[in-house]
Amino acid sequence: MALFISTFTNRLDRKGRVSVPASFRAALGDRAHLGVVLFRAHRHACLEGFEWSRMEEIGRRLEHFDLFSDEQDDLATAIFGESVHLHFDGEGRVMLPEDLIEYAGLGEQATFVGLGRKFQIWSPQAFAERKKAAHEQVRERRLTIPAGREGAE
Amino acid sequence: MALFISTFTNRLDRKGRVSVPASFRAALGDRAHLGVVLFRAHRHACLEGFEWSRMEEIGRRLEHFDLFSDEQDDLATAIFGESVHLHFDGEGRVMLPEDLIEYAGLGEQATFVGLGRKFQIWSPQAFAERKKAAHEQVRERRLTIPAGREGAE
DNA sequence: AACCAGACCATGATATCCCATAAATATCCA
DNA sequence: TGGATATTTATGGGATATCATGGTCTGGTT
Repeated sequence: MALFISTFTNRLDRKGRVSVPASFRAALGDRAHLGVVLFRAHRHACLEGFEWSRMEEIGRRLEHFDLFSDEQDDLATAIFGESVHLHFDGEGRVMLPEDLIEYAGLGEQATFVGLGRKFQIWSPQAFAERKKAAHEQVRERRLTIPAGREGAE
Repeated sequence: MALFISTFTNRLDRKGRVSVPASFRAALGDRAHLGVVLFRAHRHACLEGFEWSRMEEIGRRLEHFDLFSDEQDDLATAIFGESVHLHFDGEGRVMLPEDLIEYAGLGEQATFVGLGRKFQIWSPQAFAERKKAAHEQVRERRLTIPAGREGAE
């Protein structure tokens, strides 16, 4: 299973290129040549990315909404309509489209945050805030990892 | 199941490398090549770690949340975003990232404490304190280990 | 010509590999 | 039993590969 973990902040050069962390590329394994998919996160000013093959699964999950429902339409439009498929150059970089750079408010740097099966791209400052907020949520709402059958920990 | 027990203190060299106790590596068995996962402990100024396969398990459990749900996002940010995946070199060492060394206040030495399925890494001095406190808690509050539900696992 | 994306090459920093050593432990065998 | 020999561990250091980053060149489009 491809798991993106840790956070890395890399430089966004003036051509819009940024190195995807080597460990993220490694997580893709032999599917790295298929590239990744990026789109605007709905809830945050950041970008989200998946490995290409995960798009199919998203499609399947969307089926669980009523066909023609507003929700499905909205989500499909937001995800499929606005995603971009990016390939790595020889050095493991991708070129971020101008509008996505703007949406995430990226400047000279981009921080990649591994979230398991997906990852996010933030401006370092915005992510610092987000990190704090996430911790507070976890603490206040006492969020935990759902137990498996064997009652974890 | 990998069981980490006993405590060992090893040297942290100037490259940031430290030998993981041989018995810990042995506990990993044939999964040693997958490496371990480290992250900041929430409650103490130390690091915590477990074998890589537990991370995969967490990943699987997180899948049970709705995609793009706030809960999944918050948890993933707090857990995956802040962990690092470390591999052993030929001599059984790992390289601790600078920020983790700082968080745990490690100097020339690092003490590994086996806690069963997970282990911790402390500065020797900080652990001495912690040990005393833990003993007192156990004595004063007469803490015991709950009977297992058995069968599981 | 001006522009842009993509391929390619160059570089410094750093992580990783590989070998050497020393101490501790285990193993063997007379 | 004891004493010699091998293994395992922890540790250090130098060589090598990888990574992130910047730049250049080329071909296609406008």
